[in-house]
Amino acid sequence: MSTENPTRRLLIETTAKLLQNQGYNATGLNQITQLSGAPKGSLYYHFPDGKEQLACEAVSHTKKVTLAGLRDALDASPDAVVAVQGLFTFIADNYDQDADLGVPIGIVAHETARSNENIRQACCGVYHAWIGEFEKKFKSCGYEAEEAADLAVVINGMVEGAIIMCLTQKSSVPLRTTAKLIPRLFKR
Amino acid sequence: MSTENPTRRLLIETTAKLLQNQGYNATGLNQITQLSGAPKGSLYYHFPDGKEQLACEAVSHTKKVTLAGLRDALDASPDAVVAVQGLFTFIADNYDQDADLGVPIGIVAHETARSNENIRQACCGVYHAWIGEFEKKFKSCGYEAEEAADLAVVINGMVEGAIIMCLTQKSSVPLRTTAKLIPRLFKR
DNA sequence: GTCTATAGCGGGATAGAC
DNA sequence: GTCTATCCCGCTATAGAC
Repeated sequence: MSTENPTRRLLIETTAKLLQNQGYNATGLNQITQLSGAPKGSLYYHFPDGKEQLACEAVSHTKKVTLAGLRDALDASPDAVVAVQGLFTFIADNYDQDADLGVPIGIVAHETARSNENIRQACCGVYHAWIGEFEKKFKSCGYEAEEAADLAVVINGMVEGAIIMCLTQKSSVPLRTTAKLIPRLFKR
Repeated sequence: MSTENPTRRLLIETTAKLLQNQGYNATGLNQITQLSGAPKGSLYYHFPDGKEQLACEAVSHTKKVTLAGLRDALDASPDAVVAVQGLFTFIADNYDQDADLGVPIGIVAHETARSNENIRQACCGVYHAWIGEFEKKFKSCGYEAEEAADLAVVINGMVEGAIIMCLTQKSSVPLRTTAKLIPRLFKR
């Protein structure tokens, strides 16, 4: 559990990065071992269920990392609108700095939603956590429970939707346009 | 061009369906010929550049089909808010009727944005067309040019974002929640 | 226009030595 | 824990008959 074997950890982190950039189907076990520099023979020792298990743990790892980042972004302002706008511009700035930066789980979620139940559930857990984080923030800003929950789902979708447009158009503009209209959603 | 060879057309339509359900990497040429029932030897005759060309034409085909559907949905009401809400519930109802219904291009767009320039451009054309359709509608409803353009991008993202959450959660709720909050975006 | 056969490669996974 | 060798499969693409 928390006793982390370094090789095991390395494999998970490398897989997480590859999944974010290429998705599940395009990522091979050979590529993972080569890029990681991990002992090639150790993969099936650490992950007896092979690629699927590795992917599930990589998605869970991504969840941990991104959740911390999301929390920080939302804590940056006491105002919900400002905080959410800050998140969008943060992602947009990251994209402009390095267009090859990974999309946390969008590709994998899309690919596996219908074809791999275990990975689907792992991705579902990530969205659940993100949405929960938004919801908590909005409640703490004084929004009613139901409204906070609805806003959380919609905002999370706007992030994912803006990102897929940015990738396809090779531009951070959709993220910035979305940020611009965010205040409207919060008007009562 | 418009002289449509039936075999060629069959291959494109079958590929379009498979790309919508499985994405690019998970779809094999064997699967396409088998499912289509098309003459197996004819694939490289009609598509000398192979899988990539076939995928590009399939995405373009999907663009034509979906654009007509989007136009109909938006024409269903003279009010922009009602029309957009109707679109979301239309997609949600479709999902509830047949959860295996394809996502027009989300999976392919995600997969290929960074790895295949030709397919990326084809997907880009689809988003461009959809956004243009939204924009036209909003302008005709009296919104200023810039506002209509911004709304169009954001709404398009909300569709894509809601869909990926629905797939991952196996539920049409995110689409319906998004529909519920749509009126807020259009308040001035 | 369509068919069959096959080349050539890379994938995931397993066995067994060390 | 790690390594190597290997199996088997499916993939894209091509060649050449019909």
